[in-house]
Amino acid sequence: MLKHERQLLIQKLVNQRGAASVNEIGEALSVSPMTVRRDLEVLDTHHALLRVHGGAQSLTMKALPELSRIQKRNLNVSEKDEVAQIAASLIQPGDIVYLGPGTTNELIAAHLLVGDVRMITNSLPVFESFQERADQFQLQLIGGSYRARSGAFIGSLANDVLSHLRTTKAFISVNGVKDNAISNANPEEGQTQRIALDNTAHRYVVADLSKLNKQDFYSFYDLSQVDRLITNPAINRNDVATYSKYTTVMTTA
Amino acid sequence: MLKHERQLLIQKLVNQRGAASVNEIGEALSVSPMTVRRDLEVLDTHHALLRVHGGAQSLTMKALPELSRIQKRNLNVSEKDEVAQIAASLIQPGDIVYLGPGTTNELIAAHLLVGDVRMITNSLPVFESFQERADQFQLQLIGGSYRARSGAFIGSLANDVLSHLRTTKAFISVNGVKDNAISNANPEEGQTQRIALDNTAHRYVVADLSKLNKQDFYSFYDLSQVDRLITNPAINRNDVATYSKYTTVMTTA
DNA sequence: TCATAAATGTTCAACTTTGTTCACGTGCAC
DNA sequence: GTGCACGTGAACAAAGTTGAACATTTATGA
Repeated sequence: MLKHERQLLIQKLVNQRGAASVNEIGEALSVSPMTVRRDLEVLDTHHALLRVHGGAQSLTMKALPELSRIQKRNLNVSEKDEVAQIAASLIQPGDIVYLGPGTTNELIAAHLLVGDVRMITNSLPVFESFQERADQFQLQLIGGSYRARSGAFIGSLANDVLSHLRTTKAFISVNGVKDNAISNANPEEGQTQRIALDNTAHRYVVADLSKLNKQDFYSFYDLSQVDRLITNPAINRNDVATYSKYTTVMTTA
Repeated sequence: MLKHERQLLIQKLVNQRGAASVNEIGEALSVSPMTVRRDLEVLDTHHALLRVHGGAQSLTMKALPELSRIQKRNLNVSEKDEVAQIAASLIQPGDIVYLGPGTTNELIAAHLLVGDVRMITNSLPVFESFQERADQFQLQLIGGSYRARSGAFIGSLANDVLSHLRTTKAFISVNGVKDNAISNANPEEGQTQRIALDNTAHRYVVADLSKLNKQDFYSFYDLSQVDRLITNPAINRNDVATYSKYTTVMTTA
């Protein structure tokens, strides 16, 4: 058997079984463990598999996402994380969901338990947060010009595409909620957000408590048009009460 | 038996079996191993098969396992780099450039010296290769459904957007160039490539030498419609000469 | 923490494959 | 016939591949 041929067989074997030990491979192909080790080293440098102590592991099988999610949940549950968890609980099978840019939306992927959901976003970090679970969701990124500060794609290209898409739910993360208006720092990004809100059935504004009663540079939507304002429990509930006249306020409390 | 006749038989044998050793071939054709070696050397320089220690291996795509993007990136790095350098030299200030997915296109950023260029791509790796130089270029990513294997955004969303954009130059990286057709592995990705080619003023096909005379699953464009085929210098120029009747072939030689 | 076993990398010798060189034979032109 | 070009196979030195021995590192459990 040719060396290269043998290496292909090893790669195939490891991919089939997810992982294999050096001795297993050696027996299967009737070569010494030393030869297997040398082959594994070559295959590893070619990124055909992952060399681990005792054998090798397939790179195509992503075996660990569940663990990392549980780990994440047990780790410091921040305020943003609480808000993301509420948002995730609103998503149901069959939904077509738009997620805007923002760190809170990046956390939704970790909390989303249901499948059969179509996710649409114009945020590269949000997109990446879903990527390792690409097999469980239909995932679409809205392209356009890139704004590095927020990781969002904006501009006419993004707006054009968004204006042709109808979603069932849109989650918009904002910098400020004040006087019946929601706002953020960048006009172009705000325009894109507005288009997303205009083309969805259910509008959810996501904002941790620190954003309430703040106003940022560009106001882009009317709070009364929003279905729900999702925020976390107030130590002082006055802020939340202020906004409940415009919309339903959801908190973890 | 004529020498040429025998070499064709060897090529056929290797393609049928995926791989064959020098001794196997020698026995099958009743010639000495030395003769087989000399034949294999000729066939290898003509890219009819791949010479490996102990024998030879078929180059037909079905015989090889599907390679991941990372594996591909490590393949023929210097050759791809040469090709990328030629491509970069064709880009001028004022151009609106489309770069398709492909490891060769990922290398263009590093070689691009001029500014005032608008870059449009549907490939996340290509996009990332330009990101650190975002201040020097206008950079736009075409979104859509994501194909993890190639890092490309495809599907109707991507096609819609692309069909509305007019570029001055498009660089398309392909898996195969054969019989006046260019091809790659994925039909959806091929469709997106075709749209990009349909909407540009200057069409450049980028392919290192290993792609010539290969055919992959999905043919998506006519080579005669292409302005230039960019490849690297052949040790044996026969392959390149074959394609120069359809298009201008550029090499580093 | 330490002891123990398992796995690893290094080195070397045996073996295989390779390329170089040369000799031989065939076919063809003169 | 002679000379020449060419393809072929054999001999041999060089290079590559393999498996075993052994020292080192890593994992695991007491």
